[in-house]
Amino acid sequence: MPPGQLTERGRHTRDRIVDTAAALVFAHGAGVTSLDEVLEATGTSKSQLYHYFEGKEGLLQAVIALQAARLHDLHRRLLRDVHTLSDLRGWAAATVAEAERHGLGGCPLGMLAFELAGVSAGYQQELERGFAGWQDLLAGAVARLQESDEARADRTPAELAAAVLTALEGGLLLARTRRSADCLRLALDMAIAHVAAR
Amino acid sequence: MPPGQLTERGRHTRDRIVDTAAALVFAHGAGVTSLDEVLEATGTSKSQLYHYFEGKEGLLQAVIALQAARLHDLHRRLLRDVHTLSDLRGWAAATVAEAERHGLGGCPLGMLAFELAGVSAGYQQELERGFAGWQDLLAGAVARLQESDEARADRTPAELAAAVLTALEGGLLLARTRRSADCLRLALDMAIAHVAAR
DNA sequence: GCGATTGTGGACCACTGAGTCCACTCTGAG
DNA sequence: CTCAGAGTGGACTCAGTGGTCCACAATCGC
Repeated sequence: MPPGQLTERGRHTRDRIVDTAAALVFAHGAGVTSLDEVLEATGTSKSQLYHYFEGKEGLLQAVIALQAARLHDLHRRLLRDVHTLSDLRGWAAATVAEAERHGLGGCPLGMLAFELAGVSAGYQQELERGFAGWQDLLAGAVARLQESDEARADRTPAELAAAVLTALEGGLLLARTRRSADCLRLALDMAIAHVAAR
Repeated sequence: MPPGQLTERGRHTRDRIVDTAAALVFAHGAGVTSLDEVLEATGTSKSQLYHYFEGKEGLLQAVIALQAARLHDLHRRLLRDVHTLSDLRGWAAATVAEAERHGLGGCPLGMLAFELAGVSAGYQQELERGFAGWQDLLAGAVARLQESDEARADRTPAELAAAVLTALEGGLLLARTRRSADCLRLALDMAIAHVAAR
């Protein structure tokens, strides 16, 4: 089932299924997205889905992994050159812009977490990994800020990164509910001020 | 359908249904909680459910309203006597304790928001009202802190309250995913420091 | 007491859900 | 060319879904 011994063609089909499933789940939620919907949207059949995944749970795990990987890639790129507080503000602005580009639909990983964390151990593990990887990226940037004395030194990078992550997730939730990015901006401003050296 | 022209008995039954539905939805999610589950758990029948609510959507709206009301009552009580930053820290500790008491299951309103915001206008409206009421309570406390110069004055109470709310929601999400209240504590510490006068 | 209203039980329906199964096609290594 | 295995199509099962309906029980105002 893992995409190891798959043909080029097979991998392509598998990717298409996960990709479409991710979009549908993001739009409507994991619980109410049916396999039939995914199949219709991809133009594939049941047998293919069960060929590549272990049922709906397997597919949703793959969706979690995909969204986590996407966020990881995006923020690795956005955070790579963050060395100053001003850079960090740039990251925040880019993050807000990204959220707006997605119609303030919320955090793809956060939504899955709210819905699937605690449902099964497999989900839990995949979600934890996703958030941990994201937090590590943030912690890396914070550590660089600490080196140049732009970030406070009385907290570990991990702690500061966790605080930023919570602000981001909460901001995205409120932004989604209110259909306004203001909350998100407020939250990120708070987080950055919290990271800054006093 | 609204609980106006209901008998004592009828109101009791209606309350029991909403109450149980809220618990099930909190535990498993709104999408995957079936009406039959609710009926079995309450020992009622289909006709009763459709007598008191307009289908599943009506029931879920009532669930949102109930959870919002509960949070409102709880935090009205917790915030009533908050006049100093130290009081606010007490509120934060009580909030963390409450989350732990509920097994770090996340925010009852936040989960509903992640799952239902954007699904229908009815949900959206009910959720917005819920968060707005909650934020107002926080804003009230912040305003009192501002009067005694314990909170910064360069932000409106509403803005500061929104920031606290995002930290709380984000913290609860991460706490649920990681099954640890540490993130929540970090987030609330950040939020309170953000509110504090410098 | 009595009749209208409210509350209740549960059978029933059409439909959709996840998951199974088998026959078929494609493809690539030998 | 061939044939094993990967990839595909789609019919099928059957448990559950939201929702409808109607007969019956409890209750309240008069």
